[in-house]
Amino acid sequence: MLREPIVQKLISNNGEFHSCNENNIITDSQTGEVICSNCGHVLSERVEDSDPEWRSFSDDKTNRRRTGDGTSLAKHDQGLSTIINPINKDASGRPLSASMKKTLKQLRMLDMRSKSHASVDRNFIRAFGELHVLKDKLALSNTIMEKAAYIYRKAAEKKLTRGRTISGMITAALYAACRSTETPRTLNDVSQASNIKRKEISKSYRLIYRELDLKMPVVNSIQCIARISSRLEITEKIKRYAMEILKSSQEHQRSAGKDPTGLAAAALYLACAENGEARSQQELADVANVTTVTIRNRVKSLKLEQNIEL
DNA sequence: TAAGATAAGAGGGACAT
DNA sequence: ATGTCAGTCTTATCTTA
Repeated sequence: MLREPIVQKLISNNGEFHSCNENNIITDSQTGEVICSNCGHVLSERVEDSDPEWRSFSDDKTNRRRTGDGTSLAKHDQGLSTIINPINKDASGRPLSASMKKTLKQLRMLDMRSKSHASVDRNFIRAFGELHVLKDKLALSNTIMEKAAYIYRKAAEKKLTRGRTISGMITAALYAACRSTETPRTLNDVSQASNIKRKEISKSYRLIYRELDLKMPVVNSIQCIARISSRLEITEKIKRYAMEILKSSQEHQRSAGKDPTGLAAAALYLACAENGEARSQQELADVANVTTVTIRNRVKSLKLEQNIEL
């Protein structure tokens, strides 16, 4: 399939032009996201095109589709179902005998019933139905949805869904998919969208994470700086300064076990204050999704270990 | 109004039983 | 499997500059 050059596509994607040098734009081969390697700005998610081709390969111009729908893990049968041809003709076009017609009718009925009546399939149908709803509510890409469906299938395979609600598990799978692709959706986000308690999702998520041996990218507080500051228009100089603070903090092993977002927010708070562009704790707390108390606590310990006087 | 202090409560990891 | 413990983060309220 022919595609537009990727750079052109991503810049026009959300209508805004990104100021990063194009030389810095890289594609994360794992997540499919197109990001700026300099500042971490996510420019676009590459969306796999699974729609049918739109070119005609026959003389019949009214039917331009030569394929069915694309395959998808997020369909209970992966979009690859087959049905027995409903026309009662044999291969050479002659009508079938009455007895053969009757046999075929029975076969068709059995075939239809078996498709959605296997309990695993029924489970998938419900789960993926909810998945599509969630995908819309959370504005997620098809790539993520496919990943969530894959994780859910694996979980079902391992019988992890036993004794747990379908909604809870598919939500947890979706959250896991977000985590593994570094798509910023919090437990609170998915909890709100799915009307399932945060606690239940997080329990199921950890179960999935453990049992399936999922490799989650380690959230690095230094990466968080880019994400937070991009929403606050913080200068490059201050960003660098905040990164320095975090680096030395990591070297001293003081940052283990702390929420990386809170840590990054605190470092930025200090960096801003020291460079005469003070931001309020509330401002930082809002964009970083932590509380001012957390920022204060991190600031306090950062100050102690860095000997920063303000 | 922003920043700091304090307390109560939740959730999860480590460890022992 | 279950309980305890220390440490973290959140929510809420009050005080301070």
